[in-house]
Amino acid sequence: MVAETSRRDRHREQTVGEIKQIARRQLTEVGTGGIALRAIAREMGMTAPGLYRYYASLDDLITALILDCYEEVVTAMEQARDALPADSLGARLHAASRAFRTWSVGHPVEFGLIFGAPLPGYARPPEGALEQAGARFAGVFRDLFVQIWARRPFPLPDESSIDPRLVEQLERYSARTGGRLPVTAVYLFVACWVRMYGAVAMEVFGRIRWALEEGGALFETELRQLAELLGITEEYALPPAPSSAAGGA
Amino acid sequence: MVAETSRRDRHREQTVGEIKQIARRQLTEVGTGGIALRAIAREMGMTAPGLYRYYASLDDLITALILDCYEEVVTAMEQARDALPADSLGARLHAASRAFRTWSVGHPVEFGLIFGAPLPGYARPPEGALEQAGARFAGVFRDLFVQIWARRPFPLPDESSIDPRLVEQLERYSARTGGRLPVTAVYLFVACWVRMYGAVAMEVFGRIRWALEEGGALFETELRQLAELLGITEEYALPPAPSSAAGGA
DNA sequence: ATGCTTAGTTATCAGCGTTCACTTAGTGGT
DNA sequence: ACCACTAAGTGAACGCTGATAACTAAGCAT
Repeated sequence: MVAETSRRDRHREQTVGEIKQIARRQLTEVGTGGIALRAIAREMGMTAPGLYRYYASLDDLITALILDCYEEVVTAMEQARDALPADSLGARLHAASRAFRTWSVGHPVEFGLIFGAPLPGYARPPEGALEQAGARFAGVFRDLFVQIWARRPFPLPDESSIDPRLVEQLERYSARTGGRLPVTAVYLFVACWVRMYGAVAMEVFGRIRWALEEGGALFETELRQLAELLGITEEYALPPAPSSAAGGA
Repeated sequence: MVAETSRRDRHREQTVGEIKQIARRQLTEVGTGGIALRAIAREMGMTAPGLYRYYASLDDLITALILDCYEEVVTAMEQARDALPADSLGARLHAASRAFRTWSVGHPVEFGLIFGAPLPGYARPPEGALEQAGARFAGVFRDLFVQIWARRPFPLPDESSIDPRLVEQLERYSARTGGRLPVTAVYLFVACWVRMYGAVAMEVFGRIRWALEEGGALFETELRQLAELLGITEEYALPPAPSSAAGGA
């Protein structure tokens, strides 16, 4: 066993990459329903049953694509975060948030895959791989949130203003994830995420066009409000480049 | 021309109703991708091409379903609103909001149809019928918002806290719809809707389950916060029935 | 060189939206 | 009452989809 990767293994990895690459391209071109085994195989110069050597079913391939998308958006957020000094926590949170929106707007179909309505015939795998990827995504925001709180606690809402049932659920969630924050801070975290999700999802799904031509300005305004809640407005600054010029491959 | 509806016309209307009814049932059972002309025809004891006498294409039928869903949710909201005294504006807004969430949670697939990611192969009709239905939906919230403002103006955010580009867009939107509110109030309206949309969409799409078991308590807490913004907290009251027992056919 | 594993093929099945040619049933005019 | 017209519905066909079974060819280790 000199090399773990034989000639055949390397060829296999390359084929898997080609499948996912073509699948991603067709996904963005045709939309969520455009992931078709036969179309992928055709473009690869293969026949459809051959793909079953690499994925047990279409759902398995979709799961792989979703995991890749998680990886992409998380990487984009982490890179944006790490491009700033480690002690500029507020700026880091802003950068990660903007990276989240930029990726989402640039990849609307993939965003729907991760954060939208469940796919028509798709059945989530029971292994928990998707949950793990989701937790990693949430972790980027949560870690920054916790660090900002640890550095300089911000004012928290009164617990009496939170529905008692929600307090219970939040306490369970908090206990599940280590629980170093007061429950009202956990509430604030969830509430902030809901607001950011709402702004981005509405824009990406095109559900805000009845009022606005574009979503970037709304997002920035929302981000500024969230910054106020967390006491990091002094680290708020307009994004380095106009939102439409960002993004990439 | 004694009767506008001949025997054949009545039969046709009945058939259209049966088509939509079966389509709705299959939609809720199988999901968004479950709208299949052949399956509908089979259940009706017909063949698929026969359905083309009633809808020019599958997309046309989907459009009809979406319009029906708009009608349903708007009716639910209006009924909840009108069940309360006309001068209890805050209570009316709360009732309409809760009706919106109740319908959405009870009809997750239909919610995705209206407010989620665009359907895979579906092409929106260019006539503007969907836009009109959407405008009617937004009108329920907007009218209540305007009335509440007219009765007792609530504190508005400073215009300097809003992105100038957003102010421009909001002013255009405001002018388009009559424009009797200051632009900062229009912003508040949009921001409130984004927050409510976020909370409901996350719950309906199951994207909050990593933290919470259920979404009703979060929604109530969010609703209470929005009530504070609009100065109608004294009209806030817990919903008449537990949120899980509501809903219906 | 032999034997096992993997990659990929063809053939086939059931289901999908859509079109075309055709039959049947209902409607209005004379 | 009859005739012409229209709408409703059928059956066959085309090309697309995911999936399975049986089979061939290539890679690899012993």
